[in-house]
Amino acid sequence: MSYSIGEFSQLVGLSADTLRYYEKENLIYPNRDKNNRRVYTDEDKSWLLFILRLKETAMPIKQIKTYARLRYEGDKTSQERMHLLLEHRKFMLEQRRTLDENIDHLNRKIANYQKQLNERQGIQS
Amino acid sequence: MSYSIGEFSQLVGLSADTLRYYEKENLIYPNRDKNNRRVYTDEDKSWLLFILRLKETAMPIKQIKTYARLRYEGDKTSQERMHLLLEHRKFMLEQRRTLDENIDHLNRKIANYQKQLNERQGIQS
DNA sequence: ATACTTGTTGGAGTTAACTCCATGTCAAAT
DNA sequence: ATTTGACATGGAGTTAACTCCAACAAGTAT
Repeated sequence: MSYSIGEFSQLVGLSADTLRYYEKENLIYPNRDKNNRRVYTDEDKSWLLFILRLKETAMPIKQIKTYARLRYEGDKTSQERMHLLLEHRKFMLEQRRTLDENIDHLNRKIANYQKQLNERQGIQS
Repeated sequence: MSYSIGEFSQLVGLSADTLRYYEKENLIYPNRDKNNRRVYTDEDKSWLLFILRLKETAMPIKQIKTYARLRYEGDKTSQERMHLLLEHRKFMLEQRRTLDENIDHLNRKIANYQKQLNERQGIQS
């Protein structure tokens, strides 16, 4: 399957402008037809979805760019890419640790609020 | 204990400019001394550390501002604040779900790379 | 043939969250 | 008495990640 920028935009949930922006930033460059229009493939799709995963875990575009460059350079860079992924996994695990800690803290904070509200309730009744 | 902006800056790991910026955004307003200089207290400290937790979990300053406003309005708003915290907990749990999913996906991706590299190794030897 | 739709580019504008800077004030050190 | 140092304010500048727009191109619908 192949998609125009409009279709692709729908498919992945990004605006056409954003797609063109990503292209300018060298994250993804689709082929063009005889009319110079962008033609996205299913491969572009899975690649973009991966990019979105990276974004979802707060990887800045600059860093994604590095990965993209390696990818477009082909097979010979797979070791490097793997290294990058391992690094990113570390980062994500760290992120999860922080998140868990914050959830914990929030839970305690909420429990406190609850206690206080109950006490006040007690006084009023 | 009370701190000048410089000391406080060290204490919480934000630049003085950032602290003044947060003040402009109404996240935190310390008292002033007779000389109009900011005087931060330990209460300001724990409040700011809480702000940083919220930031760490990607709460935008605008939303933190809402919470700050309620806080500075005093006890009568604690119900509202609690509601806000509950909402934020939902958001954080959602964040964790996404993160776990992405870690999973990344693990599979890494496993794939590993397999491919092994296969190539196999061919070469 | 003309209008409409969807695309193209280059470049300007926007928002969030800082960050930097010029100019000025005051207390402390020399 | 002057220099130094930390701080004050107002406002400009920066970076990331879009978002919008004007002007043009080409295929499609009426």
